[in-house]
Order: sequence, then C-alpha cells, then structure tokens
Amino acid sequence: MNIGELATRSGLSHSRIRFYERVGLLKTVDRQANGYRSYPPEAVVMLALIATAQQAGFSLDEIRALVPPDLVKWEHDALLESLHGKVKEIEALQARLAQSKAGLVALIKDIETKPDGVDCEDNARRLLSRLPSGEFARATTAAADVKMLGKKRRPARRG
Amino acid sequence: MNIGELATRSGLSHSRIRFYERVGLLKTVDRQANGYRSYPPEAVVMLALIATAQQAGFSLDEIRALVPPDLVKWEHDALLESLHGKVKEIEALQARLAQSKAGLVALIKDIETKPDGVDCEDNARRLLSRLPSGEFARATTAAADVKMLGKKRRPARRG
DNA sequence: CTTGACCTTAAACTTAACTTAAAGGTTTGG
DNA sequence: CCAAACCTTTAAGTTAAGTTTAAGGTCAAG
Repeated sequence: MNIGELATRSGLSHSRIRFYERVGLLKTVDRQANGYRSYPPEAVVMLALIATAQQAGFSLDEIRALVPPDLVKWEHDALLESLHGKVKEIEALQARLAQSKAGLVALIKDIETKPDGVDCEDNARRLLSRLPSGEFARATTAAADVKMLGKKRRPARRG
Repeated sequence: MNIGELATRSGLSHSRIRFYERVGLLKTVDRQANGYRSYPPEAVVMLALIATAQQAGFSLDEIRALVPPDLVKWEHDALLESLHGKVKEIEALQARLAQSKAGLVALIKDIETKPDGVDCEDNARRLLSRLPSGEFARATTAAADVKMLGKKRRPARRG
C-alpha cells in the first residue's frame, strides 16, 4: 500500500504519516524499488491506535512509550494497564465535572428563587462567594493533578 | 492585592496572569501609585473560572468569548445567562469525555476479547477489520466537530 | 511525449499558551 | 545603606504536533 492509500484509509494526511515516521511512532517502513513507501495492512491499525490514543488525551510522547513499535509483539498487559489507567483518569474528571455541574445547577435554582427585597448586586455577590472556596477551587486543582498523572513535567508549555 | 499574592492564591504564575491580561482575558487592572497592579478579590474567582474552563478543554479564544469580562457587574439576568452557559460548557465537556472514554473502552475490549489460541498477528488483523471503518472513523470526525464548536475554522492544522 | 497524479526530501513555517531573559524601578528589614 | 524580595516592561524563546514549501523524481493515460 502506498502512502496515498494509507492516508485515505486512515483518514490522516500524508504529511502526518511521514511525520509520525520521522518522530519514531512508526517504524521505518519498507520501500519499493522507486523509493516509494510500501505499507503493510497493519499500518492502518497502527495509525488507528495512535489516533485513538490521541483522542483519549495521550500525547505522542506517551503513545510512543506505550505502544510498541512492532504490533506483533506488543505487551498486552502493560498496554491494557495504561489504557485502564487512562479510563480511570477520565472517570475521575467526569465525577468532578458532575459535581461542578450539580453545584452550578443548585446555584441557578438559588438565584431564581431569590427573596424579594434583596438587591441584585448584593445577591450576586453573596452567591458568587460560594463558588471559589467551595467545590470549584478543589475541582480545579484536583483536575490539574489528574491531568499530570503519569506525565513527566515539561520544562515549559503545552500546545 | 498584588500580583504575587494573586499568583499564590490562584496557583497560577505571575507571567501567566500578566499574559492573560495582555491577551484580553482579564480586563486591564488598576494600578497603585508605584505602577504595581492592584487586584480586587474577585480576580481569584476570575482566574479560577478561566482555569476551570481550560481544564474543561476550552481554548483561551473560546473562553474569551464565553466568560463575561466583569464579574462584579453581573446583573441578575446576565448572571443567570452566564451560569446557564457554564452548565452548557460542562455538558459539552462531559460529551467530550464520554466520547474519549468510549473510544478507550472499545479499544480495551477489542484487545481483551482476543480469543485464546489466536496469535498476535491474527489479532491485529481482527482489529484492522473492526476499528478503522467502524466507530473509529466516525468517532474521530465527530470529536473533531465537537472541538470546532464555536470556532472559526483555521486554514489547516491543530496545534 | 507530455500532462497530471502520485511520490521523495529537507527545511522552514504555524499556532497556542505560555516562559524566560534582560534590564530596571520599589519596598522592606537589619 | 544595602540586600532581598517584590514589582515593571518588552522581546525573544519554547513545545507539541503538525503543515507548507520548494525542488524535484516516477508513472499511467492519451
């Protein structure tokens, strides 16, 4: 399979596939006599795996560490463990989001049933002061922690 | 409150806070006689709000469009509207996370349900037939669509 | 035998979201 | 008075994850 066909099959761009090869996510591929890359059918699986892992929030660095270069001898146990770990992270975030949402919904209800005679700005202030020290702040830092799970901290920023 | 205290309180770096001001996420702040920035207590709430939205997967551009510039002057209606908006944001993230999780779980199941006696290469072929044309392709584009909500489409690329 | 669709490389460019550096002013404690 | 610990600005650097560009080779069709 040429790179064009792989690109169509996988839905990724030519440049992206070549890029993945360059950075070592794909092992160096066989070449035809003319120099064209010649991919085996498994390449589609590999790309699907990479793309799915990316979807799930893995960086290419993490993926490189996780996914063995050779699909044939991937280590099921380690891979599965990592994937399960990622699911746990997502679940933790989901739980926190559900809490935040519940808090917000409660807050909205509270505002809507505002007692007459209290003026708007005071009421807004009163209600707003509930947010930051409550679940909001904790959710924020906790979520930050979740995001860093298993990642070596980079010297500077994120993309 | 000086920027140092705000940094400690919010957990964000000085440079990051100044950066947010520069790019218009924070309204230009009051200055003391010596030129130092002087923040009101609400600034902590504002930063927490931004950080949370970021946690939720929103870009600074999206956040700029969603979060009202002045927290204190929220009036009743606007406050409610913003809170409802926040709930919508959370729901959007929940959808995103659910999708990520579904993708992961599907992948795990695919790997785990490998029948005994089937060797790895055959398993790879089995995955080949399941993943790419099935939920993988749809999930990928759907997630991309979610990601594009409310964004003007860039010429290409995703950083 | 040329046109267009394909493939090659290397290197430069892009974007987001910051950080770091350089060079300096201010405030506070000993 | 002096150092440490704050604060200021502008400008340039960094990272991830690619894309784009330039300058070609190759191949199938008409």
